[in-house]
Amino acid sequence: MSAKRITWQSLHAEVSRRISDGLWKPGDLIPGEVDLAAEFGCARATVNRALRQLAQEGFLDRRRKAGTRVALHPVRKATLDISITRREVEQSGQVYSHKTLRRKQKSAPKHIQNIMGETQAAPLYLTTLHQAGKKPFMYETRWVNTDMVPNVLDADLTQISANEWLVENALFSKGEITFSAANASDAEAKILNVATGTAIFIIDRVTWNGPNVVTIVRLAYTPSFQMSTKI
Amino acid sequence: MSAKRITWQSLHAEVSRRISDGLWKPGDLIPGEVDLAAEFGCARATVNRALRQLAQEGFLDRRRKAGTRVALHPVRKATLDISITRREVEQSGQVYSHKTLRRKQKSAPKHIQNIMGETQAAPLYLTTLHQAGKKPFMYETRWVNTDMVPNVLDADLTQISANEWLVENALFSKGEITFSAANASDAEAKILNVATGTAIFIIDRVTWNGPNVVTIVRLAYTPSFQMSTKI
DNA sequence: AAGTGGTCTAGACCACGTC
DNA sequence: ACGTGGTCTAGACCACTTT
Repeated sequence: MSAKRITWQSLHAEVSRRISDGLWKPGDLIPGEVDLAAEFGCARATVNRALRQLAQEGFLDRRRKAGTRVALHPVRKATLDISITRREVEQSGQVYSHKTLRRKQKSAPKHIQNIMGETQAAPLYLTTLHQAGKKPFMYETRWVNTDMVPNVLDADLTQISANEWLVENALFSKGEITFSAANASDAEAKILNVATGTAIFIIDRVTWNGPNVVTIVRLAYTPSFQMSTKI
Repeated sequence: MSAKRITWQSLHAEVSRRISDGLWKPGDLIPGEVDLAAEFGCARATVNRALRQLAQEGFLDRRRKAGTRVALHPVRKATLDISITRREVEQSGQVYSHKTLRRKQKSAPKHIQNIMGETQAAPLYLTTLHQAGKKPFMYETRWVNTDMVPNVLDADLTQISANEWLVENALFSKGEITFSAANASDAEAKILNVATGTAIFIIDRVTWNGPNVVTIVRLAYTPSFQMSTKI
């Protein structure tokens, strides 16, 4: 007779069950790591691993000295996988293609300059239409800081999209993503082949390397687009 | 003379730096845990913790036997904090209030039934307007499975919103969130005090407990709303 | 002051997946 | 088959925060 070895996953599941069964209710203080380790007959590190995971998922609130409580307001953390557009399209079983509509080195408008700051060389302005099959899928408007990525000017962006090229060739350290909804402008509507004013899902992204902006991009998706995640 | 103790965070930062400095490029095989532990003079568990974190963030791909590589296509995982609406409003420095517009137990329309399945009792239909100050902030349309949460019928939802009540009183095990954009219908436009057709940010959420749907909710935000996250 | 979670160590065994 | 990451242990010390 040998007891099964406890894994942090099984502990995670058990604690999870106790919460969703209402055995431990929101706000309740649950036993400390040492106690749980004793109850389950495992090392404290294993308990820690399981509880840390649950806390990260928003089910528990943990504080030194105060102990671990079942989250009162489970701030649900939805994790979205932002993959490159080609993948996104191909995973839906369609053929991906893209075409560069504009590509020009020119001075940025004020609202872009405000974010990008002063640059030595003029930034590169790129607009790209991404297609699923023969239908428009997403319209991309991008500014690239050529100070940070000078060789983008020589890159062949017909085979590989700007996004993919930058991912593999530009260095970045952090980014910020914003999701919103907007009515399609005349220009966007025409490109995406929808009526002006159609509600469009927008993703804005700014990418930095250290203190410097690498690229600013706005993605406008076709109306059918939606972004899903499990929690 | 004593060297500073290595923490997993410092290791995380160092590996992160080597990637963003281009020392280790996308696709590169990086040293194994044992080697890194030797290089940094720490335990393998510490290296593991740092690399596991980086993998979870999408910067590394790890496979047994194959080793650890810098991610070729960094599937960036954006983590959104979905907090309850009251918090959201209050954190922007405004006064939160809500009012229930409709509250009725009735049979669900087909598209809701398709998700919720057959229920013994008729579900509860609730519509709520959430306000920031005196302005509309978000319009909520909700179906609650009364088989799963019978006492919701007796709950006083004037002081506390349905969302908050359910969070504290209903049990759930998993959920699915979908983000999209939609043009405001006449009804929605009127309630949110915008023009019909205005682009609206939509969050749809379905919550289960085990195999059963607990609640289905659709949140329609005012146009100025946007959702941000750092990566 | 004291209790709780946070982390590190050194060693061990295991599971998976590539070779 | 075997190398690599995945995980567990037992013990230790530390950091934070509340009492």
